[in-house]
Amino acid sequence: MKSSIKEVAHLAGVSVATVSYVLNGTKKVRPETEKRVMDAVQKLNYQINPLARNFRKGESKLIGFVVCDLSNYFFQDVAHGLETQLAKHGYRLILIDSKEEKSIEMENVRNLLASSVDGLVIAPTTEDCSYLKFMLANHPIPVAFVDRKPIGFESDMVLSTNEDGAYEAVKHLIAKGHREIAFVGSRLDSTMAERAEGYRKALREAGIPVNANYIRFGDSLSVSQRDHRHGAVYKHTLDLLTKHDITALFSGNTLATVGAFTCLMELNIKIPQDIAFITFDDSFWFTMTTPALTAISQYPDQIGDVAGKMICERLVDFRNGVDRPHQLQRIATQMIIRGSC
Amino acid sequence: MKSSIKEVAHLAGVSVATVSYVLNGTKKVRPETEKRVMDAVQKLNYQINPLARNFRKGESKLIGFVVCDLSNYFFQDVAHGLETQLAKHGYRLILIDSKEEKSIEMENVRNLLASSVDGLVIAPTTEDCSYLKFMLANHPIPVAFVDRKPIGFESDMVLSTNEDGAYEAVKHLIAKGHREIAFVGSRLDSTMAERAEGYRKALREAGIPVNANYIRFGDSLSVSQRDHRHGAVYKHTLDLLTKHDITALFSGNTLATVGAFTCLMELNIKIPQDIAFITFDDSFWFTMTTPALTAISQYPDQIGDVAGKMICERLVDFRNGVDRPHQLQRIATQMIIRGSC
DNA sequence: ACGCACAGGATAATCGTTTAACCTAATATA
DNA sequence: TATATTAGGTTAAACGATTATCCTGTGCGT
Repeated sequence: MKSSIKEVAHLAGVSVATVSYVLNGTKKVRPETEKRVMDAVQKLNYQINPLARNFRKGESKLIGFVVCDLSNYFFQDVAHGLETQLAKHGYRLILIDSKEEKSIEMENVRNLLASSVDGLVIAPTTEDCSYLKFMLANHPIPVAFVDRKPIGFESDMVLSTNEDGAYEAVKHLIAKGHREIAFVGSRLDSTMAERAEGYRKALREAGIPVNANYIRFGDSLSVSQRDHRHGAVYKHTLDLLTKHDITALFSGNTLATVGAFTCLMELNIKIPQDIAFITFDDSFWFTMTTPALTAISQYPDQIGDVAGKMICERLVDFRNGVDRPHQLQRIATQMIIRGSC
Repeated sequence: MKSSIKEVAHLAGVSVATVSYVLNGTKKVRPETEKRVMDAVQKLNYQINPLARNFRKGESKLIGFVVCDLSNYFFQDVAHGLETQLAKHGYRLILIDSKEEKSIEMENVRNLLASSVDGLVIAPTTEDCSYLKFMLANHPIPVAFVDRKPIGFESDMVLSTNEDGAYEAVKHLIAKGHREIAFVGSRLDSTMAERAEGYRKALREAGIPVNANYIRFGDSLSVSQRDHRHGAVYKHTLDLLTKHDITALFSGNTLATVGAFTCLMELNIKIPQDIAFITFDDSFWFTMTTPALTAISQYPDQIGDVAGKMICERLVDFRNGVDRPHQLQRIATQMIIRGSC
């Protein structure tokens, strides 16, 4: 049924080495011999045993993607872009969900290493990634981080232009005449800090004083979008709307938008008449709300794509023994103006 | 650095076989010997080489998931459920996107087989899956289909209760007094046919004549949700709304809902006052539209979960040489009543 | 005629595990 | 006491490819 290289060699009347050379094009072979080999391959319907080859070559052609929260569509799109890019280089993707738990993330990395993946892409649950130093100590492989900047482990990274994107959003609000602009984010991490910085920068440039009370973050509980409707951001939004005189609201990510928008709907507040609204991170569904939401669109597909490229480049560098400094790539965001401001 | 079983054996003063037996618990070993081995493992920080093991055992512990359209959140959720289930059994998931192209799907399966996956889960682009007969001929592995029923290849399947769900939806509309109910679906395949049948059954039971002109399907072009806003379903909806006296609209899936809802919004039609609306397949974002959409919720996570279980069960059956008949499992849908009807 | 280079191919070691088969001493069975 | 069984190991043959090394014959230059 499943034939080995030996049988091909026998049928072709050559040695297994020759068959291997023909199949891999790794040594010169007389055309006639090559034909005999290929005919034998045809006749036996032979296909190489990748298990054996991987074993021999010490590689698996597998890249692991450890996702902090796979139920978040953002990361599903990153995975999509990553998969596409890796496929071009003959690698395949293994997806694992960390469910926003550091312990699961560590377990996932451990498991992936135990499956001898050739590389790792990580969307970390929290910033502290020092554990990787130990895990990768005796078997270093390329690692790329996406979306969140790690601490305690040097590596390649792919992030959105968080500060610039937020800056653009707030500048847009200011241009529309708003001065009382609040910022809500789901959790204060490096990414959200960058976006908050963009928010502040825009205000400063416009000569508007930064009101610390207008900057709110939710808790760092592990929660899915579904649970977020009446979470911490909802309460912050409620407070901002009822106890402060804000005229515009900038939401730091989709999670926060879920809470904030739910609050706006429940209070029956008119957007953009009563409150202007803009959100960081886009979703297809933002076109289906009333009004459609203006958003700073990220390009998760592209983030995955670039991360894949980085890994593949590192892989060839590893093979050639060269060592480049780590790099950080930013993927540009884009403001999509819709009805909400 | 990376030590092999041989060095462990040497350090422990036993044979490699003994080390293997200890590590796998596959033969009785004196406690004292076991301790010596485990100590050596500790000291050398030994970890088994999975490439070698897989090669030797002829398995990869990998399951491939070939997804007709990975940009569709439904399948991303299926993948999520699948990954979780497989992890419990020590298997890992390889995800590949077919981008709704049969040729890519076939290429994907071929690639996956070339990576020697131990099993396959397929969400087929089209119903004809006879190609699998040939591809799996000389190396049969378990296969499970999700969401769509294949033709030309017998295997396990996991589907939603399409007919029952649609029946429940339409019955609900009828109970609200509607009689002029239209049905739009994105494409006529086995799944959509089942939903249409549920629609007809509900009408028949209520003694309402089935108007063939009220049943519409879009084209079978490969399109993403994003492109669907002004596609065939949009046009059908426009036609139904402007040239017919329907009072309720039942959408067969999310793709159709995108087109139908876009049309309703653009015509500024009030839901549910002017038109009652209900959709098959739920999305978190349906809570964020105005009004929130009543939906027949599917449980993609659970579909993935069950598919994973099926594959794992088949896998042990394969090992034991037993052959069970193929089975079809239905995952119950649930009606979530919101504001749209 | 002699030596050399090289093309084209064969031989065999190797990767790290698993596991069937075999061995030995001790214990149980009759 | 003789024999069977068992516990606890060891040995060595696989698994299927890759690849360094070696071998042989041919063509070429001088």
